[in-house]
Amino acid sequence: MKTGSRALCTDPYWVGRPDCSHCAVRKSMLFAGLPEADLDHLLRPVDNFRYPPGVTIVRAGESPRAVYTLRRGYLKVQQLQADGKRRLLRLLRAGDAADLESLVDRPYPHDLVTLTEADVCRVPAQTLMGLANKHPELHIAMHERWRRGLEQADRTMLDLLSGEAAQRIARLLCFLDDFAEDGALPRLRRTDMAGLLDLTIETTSRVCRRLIADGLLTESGRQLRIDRRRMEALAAR
Amino acid sequence: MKTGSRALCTDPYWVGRPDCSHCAVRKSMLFAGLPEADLDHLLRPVDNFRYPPGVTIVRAGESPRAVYTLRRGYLKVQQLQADGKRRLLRLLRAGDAADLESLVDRPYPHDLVTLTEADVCRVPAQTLMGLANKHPELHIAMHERWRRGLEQADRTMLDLLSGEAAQRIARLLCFLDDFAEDGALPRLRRTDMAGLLDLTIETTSRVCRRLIADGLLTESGRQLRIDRRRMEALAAR
DNA sequence: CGACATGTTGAATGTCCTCAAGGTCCGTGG
DNA sequence: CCACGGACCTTGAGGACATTCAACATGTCG
Repeated sequence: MKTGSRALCTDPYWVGRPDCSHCAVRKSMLFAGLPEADLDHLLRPVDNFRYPPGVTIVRAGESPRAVYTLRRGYLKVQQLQADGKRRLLRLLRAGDAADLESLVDRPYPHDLVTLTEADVCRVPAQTLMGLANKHPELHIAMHERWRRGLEQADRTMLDLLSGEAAQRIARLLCFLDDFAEDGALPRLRRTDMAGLLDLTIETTSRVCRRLIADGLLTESGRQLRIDRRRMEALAAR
Repeated sequence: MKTGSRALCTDPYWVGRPDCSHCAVRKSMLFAGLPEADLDHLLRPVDNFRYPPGVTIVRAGESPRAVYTLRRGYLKVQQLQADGKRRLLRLLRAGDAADLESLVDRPYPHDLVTLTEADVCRVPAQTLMGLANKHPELHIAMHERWRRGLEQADRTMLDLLSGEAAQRIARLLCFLDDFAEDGALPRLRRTDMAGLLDLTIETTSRVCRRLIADGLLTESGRQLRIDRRRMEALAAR
């Protein structure tokens, strides 16, 4: 095993060097479309980690000089506000990338925290840029990741940060329902809902309780279920 | 003069093909750092426009398949909400780029409207990508434009869309003060302030009036001036 | 000067926040 | 097995704040 970029192998979450050419979700990942021949050799500096829920992967201000891509699970992108409140800026799911700021030599501006168990690959920015200059389609893939981030930021501003509390929560629940293509929508805590919607925990709790009472929402164990039709009607108002 | 991409020359705002190698603000533009030899030949399909305030350059959903770069003035990125309200997502200033979505073949998701008089270049996505594949530094420049957009979206969520009305307005005014490096900070209308901060026009008016009464803000003609120190103190709370 | 967009002001209403007190769930250790 | 602690959630009462609706003022441009 190499040292250098492998210094992290004391990291308890470190899994090893991923086998990118057999990655189960490669089609949705950054390296989709690249010829396999290049992958094995050039992606040697890539590391793979598996984290339990609630682990901070990167802290705001750190410069890991690497892009993280998410193979499985959900991540929270969060930041402390000046007044000390923890705000959630967006959620990442399988196929998304984080810390694209490394590509332009900027420290990561947010905290990156696992929401569920998560399987993450760490690609040094230098590796990525080197590979991209040989394979321009990789640049396109990176532009697409930027676009997704911005799209979600814009949707958050328009849908989740305006309107009344009940509407915001309804929109968030519909969003989570879409967001989890495979049906396993992440069960957010009240704190995280509140942090994403800029509401207090108390208001969030009150509204959720009312949704449950009215049969729009079911919380069983760590599963969420919604009455999609009625929830959308509430979200739309 | 060519036809094809020059079909727009009936556009009253069309100025002509820009002379990129002598662009006064080239250092801050996308093509900073490219060898001049390439520019003249390859940037032939680029068009230059000059718009008065209040002109819609691109409508949400259109696919101009081009990236717009702003040489002078300010642009509003706005969108109609489901409830019919006009919301402002961000402001662009000289050096920024819009419609980067064209790079990944997506229609532009927002309206793009001039706030002040503006000088805009229109670069077909194909031209840009072709050039970028020869000159990887151009990809970096595009990554940087994406980053700026996302950074501003994040700051908007944290600073402009939370807290009390007076704080939001104070933060916006400080932001505008930074934003306009050359001192010519764009004089937003009440409607635009309200649309950016998700407040009503009435609330915005009331708060601004109070700021003026307290001497934190001066509105003279189309100039704004703020008492930076006291405004920051208000913004921080 | 007149017309129309933009900005201002007031009073009443509703929503969300604050503060405070309890409740539930779950893992740990006696 | 049960008691305990801690994290998370729930509920209530009171008050602060932005919104709504309506009327009026100001400014700007022909």
